[in-house]
Amino acid sequence: MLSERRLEVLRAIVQDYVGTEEPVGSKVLTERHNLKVSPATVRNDMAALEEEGYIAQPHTSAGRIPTDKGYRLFVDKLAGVKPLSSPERRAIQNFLDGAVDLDDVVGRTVRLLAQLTRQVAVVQYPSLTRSTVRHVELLALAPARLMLVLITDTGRVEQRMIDCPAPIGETVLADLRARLNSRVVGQRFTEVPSLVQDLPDAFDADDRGTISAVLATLLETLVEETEERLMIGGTANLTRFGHDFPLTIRPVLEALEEQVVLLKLLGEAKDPGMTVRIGHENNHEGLSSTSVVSVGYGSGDEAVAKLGVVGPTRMDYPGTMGAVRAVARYVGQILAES
Amino acid sequence: MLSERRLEVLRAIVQDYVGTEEPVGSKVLTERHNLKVSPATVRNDMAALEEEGYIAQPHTSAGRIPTDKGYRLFVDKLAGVKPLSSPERRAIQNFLDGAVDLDDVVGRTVRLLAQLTRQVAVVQYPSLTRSTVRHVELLALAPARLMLVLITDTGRVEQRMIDCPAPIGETVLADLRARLNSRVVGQRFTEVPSLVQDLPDAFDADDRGTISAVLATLLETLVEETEERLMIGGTANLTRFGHDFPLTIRPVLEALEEQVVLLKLLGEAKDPGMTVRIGHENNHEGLSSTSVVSVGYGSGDEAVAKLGVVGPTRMDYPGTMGAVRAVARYVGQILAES
DNA sequence: CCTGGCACTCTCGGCGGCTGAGTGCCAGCA
DNA sequence: TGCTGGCACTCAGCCGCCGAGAGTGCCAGG
Repeated sequence: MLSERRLEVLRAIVQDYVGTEEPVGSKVLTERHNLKVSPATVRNDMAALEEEGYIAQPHTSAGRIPTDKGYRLFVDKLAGVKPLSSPERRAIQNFLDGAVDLDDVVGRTVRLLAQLTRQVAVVQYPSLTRSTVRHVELLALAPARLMLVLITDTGRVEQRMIDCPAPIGETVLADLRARLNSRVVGQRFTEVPSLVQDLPDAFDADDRGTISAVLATLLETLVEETEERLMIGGTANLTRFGHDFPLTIRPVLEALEEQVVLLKLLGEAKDPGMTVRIGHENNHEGLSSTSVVSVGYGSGDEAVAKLGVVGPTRMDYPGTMGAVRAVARYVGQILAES
Repeated sequence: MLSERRLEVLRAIVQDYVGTEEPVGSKVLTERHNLKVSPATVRNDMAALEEEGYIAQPHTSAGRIPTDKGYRLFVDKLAGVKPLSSPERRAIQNFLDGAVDLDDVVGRTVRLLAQLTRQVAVVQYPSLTRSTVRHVELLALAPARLMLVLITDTGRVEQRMIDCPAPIGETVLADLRARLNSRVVGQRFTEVPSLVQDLPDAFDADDRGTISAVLATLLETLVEETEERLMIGGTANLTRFGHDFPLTIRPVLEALEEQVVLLKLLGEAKDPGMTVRIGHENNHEGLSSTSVVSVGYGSGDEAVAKLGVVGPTRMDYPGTMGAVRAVARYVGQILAES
């Protein structure tokens, strides 16, 4: 177990390094953080911290920088979540108000988060998995061609073309539309399959092929489109990443373009509250020098999706966590209102 | 007017520089491009080209690199469009087939283009301005709450909530839906306002408030959502940009995040065919060291949107132009089919 | 257990010299 | 008139060297 003072030294190192981006030595440490002990003492503590793997030296004659493990300890034990200032809060609200549709909400959120944290922002679209059906619409575009429109309670709209095996009459279509809606509206996606299973039975044999096609498309949409989408912004902030550029930034940009990677990343953060994954904890080559701060957000009590920030492991954790949490709350409110 | 050989020298310089990324001198030029003259002669030609502003030297004792003006001449007079190989064509087709909806088409196109050109790809969503209405749907979500769904012939779907001043009956709604569709389906967006203007007159005074609200929302959607959206991909390719990193890449990333800038860029390319804007021709600070190759694409004979590539001025123009053109064609086909 | 002192290490920046690529110019030749 | 070979010149990049400074580890003393 580390003594109180050693933890204090670690905190000082993290804070200093995050601020200056330079390895921090024992002397400046005592000066800048008015520790009540001498540099020599701090050196001993640093040696101990290095022994335990919390900090490391880039070269023999340089100061120390925190390791992933050091940041971990810092985040878990030493750092709080820094609340935003009230001007910042107002700015958030102003910025998010006035969004016209879901795309707009997500778009604004991404820009906002990127600007607040000066890092890369990632916002997942509200997930369909936990959503309920608000409405299903069937439109006849041609005698044997339908369009299925699915509207969710989160305001998302999905549409699909359906080529029918046989033409379908207007009245039959109206009937189908009515029956379909009476069964699935307000239901969760996961419930839908069992609810519509026996629908074809109520129709003439002639139309059953078409009905089945419609149902198949509906179910497919529910399943397929449950695969999440997300929006990314603030990649220009990567340029403030560090010194040895191409090597640092490249894999990160590549990872960011692989939505699968990001979704996995967000998905793995099981904690519905805030999750911080530091460096190698991301289990991804390209993201081994980045940290991801993410949190669930939702319109009600339940989280429907995640949002977060990707930045260098050397980031201002308290500030970033504060911004992420605040934005998630406001977005939740906006979604609840609409 | 430049002599034939001098143009040939310029072409050789451009090709070499694009390949090697290094200033090219007279000696290697004669060797690699088996010009039938001596280095000394080439030196004279180079001096002339520099005099005219087509090439420049980074330092006194270095080779020459093309200027924006040099690239311009190269693109206009010296370079053709390099057609893709047939494996590449097949790859395009395979990659684009199987897209399920518009988002998917655009997403695949962006990835494809980025991969093909190894540069940043930009794809504009099919514009609504030239589109026609395929269907308008009105859904009663609550007694005094409607959802308007607009479906375009390009497969795009827009939805809007409408809060009604007064509840509206089911039959009135059906009537409105029918009248609305009979008037606007198949019409261009620009025609719609005049076509629906007198619609409220056909209804009871009680319902006119609601009807007006619906129409207002419809027109608003047509206008507002005419503002274009676009998708970007392949930003990781920026890391192969050049040497002096942060300064080069940063403004480009920033410009790419400003959709307004990009839309303006694509919009300014009036030529429905291929447009190449080189360096400062972009009239944008951050993009002064990039070139933009763009082309319109569309489902029929008419271009409904643009797509293109953003890369360093030092890019393989013939190859890039070939890829951009080919992708645009295939996307057009895909859109026409759906 | 803390502290001051001391010797040691290693990075970084500046300086000088060398090398090589590339140039411009000139005189000669077709 | 236009091409060519020759030649002197320039300058960026590289290497090696050195000194300064920052930071460390260790030790002996309070």
